[in-house]
Amino acid sequence: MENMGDWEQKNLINELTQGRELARQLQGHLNASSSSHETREFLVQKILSSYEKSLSMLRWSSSVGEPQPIAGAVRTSESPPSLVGSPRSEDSDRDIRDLDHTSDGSRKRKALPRWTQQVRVSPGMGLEGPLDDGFSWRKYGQKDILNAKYPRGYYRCTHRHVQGCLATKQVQRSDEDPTIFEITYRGRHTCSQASTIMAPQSSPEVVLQEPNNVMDLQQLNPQPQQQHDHHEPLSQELMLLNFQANLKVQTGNLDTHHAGQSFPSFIFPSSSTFEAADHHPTQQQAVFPASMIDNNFVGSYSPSFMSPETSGTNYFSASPGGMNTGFPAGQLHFQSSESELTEIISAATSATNSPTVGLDFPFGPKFDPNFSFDNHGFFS
DNA sequence: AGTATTTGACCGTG
DNA sequence: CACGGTCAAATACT
Repeated sequence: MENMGDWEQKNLINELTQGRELARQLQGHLNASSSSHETREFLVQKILSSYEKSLSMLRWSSSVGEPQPIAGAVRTSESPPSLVGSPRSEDSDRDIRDLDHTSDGSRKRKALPRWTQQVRVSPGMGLEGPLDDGFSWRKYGQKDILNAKYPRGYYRCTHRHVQGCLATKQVQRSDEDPTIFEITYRGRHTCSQASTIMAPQSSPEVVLQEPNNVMDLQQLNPQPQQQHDHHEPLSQELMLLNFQANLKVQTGNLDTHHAGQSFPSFIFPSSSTFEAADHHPTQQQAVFPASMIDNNFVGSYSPSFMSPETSGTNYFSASPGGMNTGFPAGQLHFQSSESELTEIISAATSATNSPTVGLDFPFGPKFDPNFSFDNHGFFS
């Protein structure tokens, strides 16, 4: 627990620091008459996510024992606006069955930690709650559930086969309140979902971030209106904001730790020990810049949001500390019919994966061959 | 080409 | 043997 604890703590500090930074930004926007309502809303959203994340981390750290499944489902209610906590009749709680009965004597499916989170999409302004957990998910199935009105989507980490990451999640749209999605996570990520890493803070490099964010946004906003940035001042603004926010925090983090380093050091585990899944989930000892680690990476408290039926997910924005927050607020405003809502969500959710972040790292040459950043999706 | 998503078959549990 | 979870072939996107 030493290492882990360390990270946890760093990440936590990181997250909180970011939250503070965001709050400051918001403060600034409050005075500036130029900022739009959406922008502020966006910041609030990020701040909330930051809190959420911090809380999640705390929850985890206390249960990271590992061997013990503990797995009580942690249901996190999202969204400031009341409700959402509505306990569902059926399966609501009873997720504490993670033990594997080894009727055959052999241990197999280890009891994976499992927890759920409810994310709500608010009709009023936009998406609420963590929208993206920064992980790349791949949909592998969908099923109609007995009493559920909407089908349940099954997702697994995109890097399952490359890195043996066993994390999966299910997304179930709430029956009565279609704006709520219940996301159940299982297993922690062991993959190095890098991505968000980022960028060196050296002035020149920084620029790299921009394109990325822009890309993300565009992909996430393949919706109606904004098609082309041209006439969407709002989205533009948000993009910049998003960008800015990320950058700021980022540098902030980095600075905090190493004042003027040119680039954080990366050390990846040379072997992806999956197979070892049976044992302790993760063990990765990659050393990432705090900003990255905190994305979870190893810690997977990862709140997130997924699209309900159809649609997959993946993508991750480039945000240092609060990646889940790094959500393009572009299509934040929608408030129409459900069908439409769904569509939007899908769009947002299915944001790409491959083209994700395209960053060029300075350390091209020296990299552990085994490391599998590899696959697509990493660098665009 | 290389991927991601869709979907019905398949399979293990309760 | 129904339900819920996965697989995998077919299909859709890039």
